[in-house]
Amino acid sequence: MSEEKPSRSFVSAQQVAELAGVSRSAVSRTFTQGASVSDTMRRKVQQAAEELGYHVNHLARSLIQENSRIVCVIGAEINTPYQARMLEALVRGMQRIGRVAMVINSAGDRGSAEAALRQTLNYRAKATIVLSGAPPAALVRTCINSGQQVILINRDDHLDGPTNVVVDNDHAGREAFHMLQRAGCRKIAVVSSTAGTPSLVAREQAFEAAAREAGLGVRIVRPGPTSYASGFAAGEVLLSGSDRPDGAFCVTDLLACGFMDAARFEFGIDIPGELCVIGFDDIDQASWSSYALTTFRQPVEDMAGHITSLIGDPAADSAAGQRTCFHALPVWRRSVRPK
Amino acid sequence: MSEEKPSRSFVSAQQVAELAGVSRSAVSRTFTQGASVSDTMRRKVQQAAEELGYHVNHLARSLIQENSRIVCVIGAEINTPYQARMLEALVRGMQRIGRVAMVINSAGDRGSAEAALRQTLNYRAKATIVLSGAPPAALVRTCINSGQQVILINRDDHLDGPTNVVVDNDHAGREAFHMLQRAGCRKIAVVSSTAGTPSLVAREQAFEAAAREAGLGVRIVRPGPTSYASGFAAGEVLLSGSDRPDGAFCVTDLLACGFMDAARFEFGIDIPGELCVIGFDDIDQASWSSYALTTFRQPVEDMAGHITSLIGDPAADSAAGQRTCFHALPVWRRSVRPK
DNA sequence: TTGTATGCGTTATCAG
DNA sequence: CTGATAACGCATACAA
Repeated sequence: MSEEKPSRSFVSAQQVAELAGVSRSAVSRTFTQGASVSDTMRRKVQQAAEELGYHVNHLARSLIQENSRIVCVIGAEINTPYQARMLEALVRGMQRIGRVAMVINSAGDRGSAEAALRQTLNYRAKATIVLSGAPPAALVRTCINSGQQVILINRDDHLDGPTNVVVDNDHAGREAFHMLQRAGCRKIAVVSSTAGTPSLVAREQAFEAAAREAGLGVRIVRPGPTSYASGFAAGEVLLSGSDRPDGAFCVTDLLACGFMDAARFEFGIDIPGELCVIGFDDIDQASWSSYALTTFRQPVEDMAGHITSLIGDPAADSAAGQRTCFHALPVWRRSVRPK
Repeated sequence: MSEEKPSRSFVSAQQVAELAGVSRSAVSRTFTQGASVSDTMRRKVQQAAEELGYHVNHLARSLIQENSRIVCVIGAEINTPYQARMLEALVRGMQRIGRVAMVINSAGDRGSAEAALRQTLNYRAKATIVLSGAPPAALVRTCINSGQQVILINRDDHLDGPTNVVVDNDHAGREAFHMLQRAGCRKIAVVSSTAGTPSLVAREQAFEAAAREAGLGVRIVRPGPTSYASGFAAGEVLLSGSDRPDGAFCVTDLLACGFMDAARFEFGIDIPGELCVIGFDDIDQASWSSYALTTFRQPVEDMAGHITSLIGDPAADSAAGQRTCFHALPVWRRSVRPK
């Protein structure tokens, strides 16, 4: 163990150079990818650096290189199972390509998303990934004009400029209806939320359209935000009357879990005997035995991987404004009667 | 909407100054807290800045101010309910005091935690919060010597130097035993994991000690990492024999959920009729009706708030090496028979 | 291969 | 209150 002097401050390349008895540039070159230094020089520098506890200042480095290797991830409710999983995958991906993720919460008010986007500019982020929230179009444009790559996940507002990564909500929504129909459900409900997120709305509407085409009406409830509690509340509303639905599409697994619990524990309803339930996302809890929820899997790893390669690839400017759609595959479990 | 020229690069204070017809310093002062500028000047500058889409470069600012307003949060398995909740609370807290959180994954191997800590130094982070993982003591010291504030959550390895924020695992572990004992359980098991995290071990040992004092033996299983699947596996191991336990303490709610599901769906065991279960953390799922898990609540908001104030307070140097212990209160639900 | 000099975008200091 | 100038820590073009 080398004895580090408790300088109570960060060590600079200058100090390393002095200790090693070389020039500042030599130190710089030692830590710069692809610079030419002799082995003896490198060893001397590295030893001095180790001794002082020197670490390259990425902030100063970014100042020169104009792109900061920082990637901002903007999201509300990071603690939600789906978002947490996506965030985790993104953080890992960024790290894999030598970038680092800066997480910004945009929860709540409208101004919050704006402030988040400003932070992204303040830190000269190389890219901004929007997990949720509604960023003002004008500010998104500023980000792009500043040379940033802006990537929107499941926020298909049809803004041009940012790159969009979405899931095929339309297809899945329609498929969900047919799955319930084939299971013999006749009185069908949709459990949604007041969030009004584009992808949630798309699922709702696709499901409803398919039902209409089949000559069936659909009852839609939106008791609150996208949460377990809202799903539970939806169950209390939908299942208390005499004219109960026998099939439900919940636009999110979280809603589905709440809905199922209300059905079982408030009304003693058997799933899937008396009621079939379909969710969306395939969060961890969907596979837990208590739920065994039939749902649609968002290929989170694939999506994060795609985004990572988009950011890692230097020639990815061609992807600007591009839209990539991933397929959400149905995962059959036990909350829907077998056909 | 002002027409921004698509410069494809970030705007500098210099450009704003030229457009506004003032000096660079004037621009700087306009955006610096507590600098004195005339109203007319400020207005002129702000208008020019708006027009060009200027945003202060925090990287350059940090260069001169020596503390970067960046706080690194290091953790493995951010997508886990407990960690996700803590992360979310921390991110919100940092934002509240004008800091920004940089998330670094330290999953897996030993070198990973080291690399994470290096990142923290590279970005001249003002503070580092370790959510999980075992950072090498030498590197922690380098961080502290560099003027960083290092905060460890629930990693009570008794390292001196870093600030520790922990939960009273000993007390809770003992309490858990007495709760099971009072519920009339005689054959008691502990479900733990192979993670070997100090806080998990502390819970185990405290529980076991209390049992020993009461003259009872305890069966401990550690089927794998701290996850739902491990809890499920623990259930399969413990409940298959003829000599089943009638009470179990799971050192984590995630383990408890898996354990309960195995008990109910693999063996048809009634909880709490035939088997009482206690968890730890009070994650969201613990309150879901399917589980209604009696557990110990980690005061996540309070802990995050404490950490936030520690980082926000400029005179918090006195807290270096300090240890703050939070109390984990029991939350009674329905997985344990009422006394 | 090595050292010297310059500039990146800010803020702080000092004159005016 | 305002403008000029010197840092901050680093990478690089250029000269040796």
